[in-house]
Amino acid sequence: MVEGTRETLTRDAVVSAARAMIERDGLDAVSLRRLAAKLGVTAPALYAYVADKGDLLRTVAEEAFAELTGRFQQIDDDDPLERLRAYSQVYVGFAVEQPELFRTMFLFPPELGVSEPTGAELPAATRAFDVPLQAIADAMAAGLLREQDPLLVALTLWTATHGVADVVLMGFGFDDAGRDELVATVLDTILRGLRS
Amino acid sequence: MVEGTRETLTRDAVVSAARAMIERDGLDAVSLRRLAAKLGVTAPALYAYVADKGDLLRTVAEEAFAELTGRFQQIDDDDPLERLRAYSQVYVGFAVEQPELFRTMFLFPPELGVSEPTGAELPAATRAFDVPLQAIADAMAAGLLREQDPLLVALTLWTATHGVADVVLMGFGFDDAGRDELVATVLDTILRGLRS
DNA sequence: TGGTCGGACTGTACAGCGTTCACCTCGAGG
DNA sequence: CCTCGAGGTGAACGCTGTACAGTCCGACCA
Repeated sequence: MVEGTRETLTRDAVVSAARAMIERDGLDAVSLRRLAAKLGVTAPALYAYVADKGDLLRTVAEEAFAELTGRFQQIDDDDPLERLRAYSQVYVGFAVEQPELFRTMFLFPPELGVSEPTGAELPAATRAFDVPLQAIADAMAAGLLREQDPLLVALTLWTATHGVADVVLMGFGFDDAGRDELVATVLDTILRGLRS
Repeated sequence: MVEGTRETLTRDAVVSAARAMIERDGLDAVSLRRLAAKLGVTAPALYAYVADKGDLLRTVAEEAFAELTGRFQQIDDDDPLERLRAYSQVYVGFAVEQPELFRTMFLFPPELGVSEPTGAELPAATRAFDVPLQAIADAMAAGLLREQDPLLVALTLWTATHGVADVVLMGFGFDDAGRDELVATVLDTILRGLRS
């Protein structure tokens, strides 16, 4: 069990090497051959740990969603509206910090089921989505937001925020200040529209 | 000059064959070999009309932007707010009708310069962006919208609408009614937030 | 009419891709 | 000691974008 110069290969090792390569060299630069080479192995060897390339990227995406959820959970402002604002800032910030990882997250449509508390394991994207949903419910309970279907409100906030992230990643002009201003404006506008 | 069974090849013919193939078979199914074959020619022949595949797809994207602009220009509601709403509906409608073409439009970041009326030819995406900008100026002049930097307002509306289109194309659930409801809610919310 | 020039196209090739499959090697268990 | 199986290899298939040399044909000119 003492490893030699090469670690014993595991699915986790493959996935995290893929993630590192995505972050460093970009999603388009990731090929199974290059990945295998970096792991000291040939490409077909990866198929012992991964069904195919899509499976690999999907797994990286799930990890990234989990990480995003983690960042969401660290936010604990008392004001639910400020919490919502923070979620969006974190979302766009994540996209800007890790653009290639962010692209990977939406390379395949993430599963986004309505999270009914069956005991079943929920997809990572759904769990990320649930966090703001709670803040929306809180805000409505506190009378801060107009009463509406919370799911629809969450979708509204998410689609708008996602659009900002997507557009910002398209990369024209936008320095940091311009980006922050855009995020702030979109959020202000929407929250203003949602307030009671 | 009498054509035989095969039309004389032109750049336009190549571009519109590419567009047709994108719409029919999806963006990922488009390869220069397949495209050439459909044109009765071999792949390297295309390089006489197109610098590379990126050039080809960019050209298709520009055409699509021009078409979107055309749809925008057909909208002539007197109420500038209703006009803004219609733009967003058209935008999302375009994405839903032609998902693969829509993907192509943003495959490479479209050039989006601030349109200063130099005599220079503006990129198609910029011209599409200019149409709603005018409606925003009109709405502000009419006192319907709070006074703000119109460019920032246009960006706000665009990013949000684009986000809806992007999310809708991810394809979970969303029947036509659900999609229309989401578009309407996002638009209502934002316009409510922008009103004076 | 004969000849030449040039544009359009072909065939071939290279490097790389995801993926499959037959084979081999090596360490562990009986 | 021998066998078995997991894990890895090498070669291969069919595809991709792209480069390059050669070829064919129609137009123009002497």
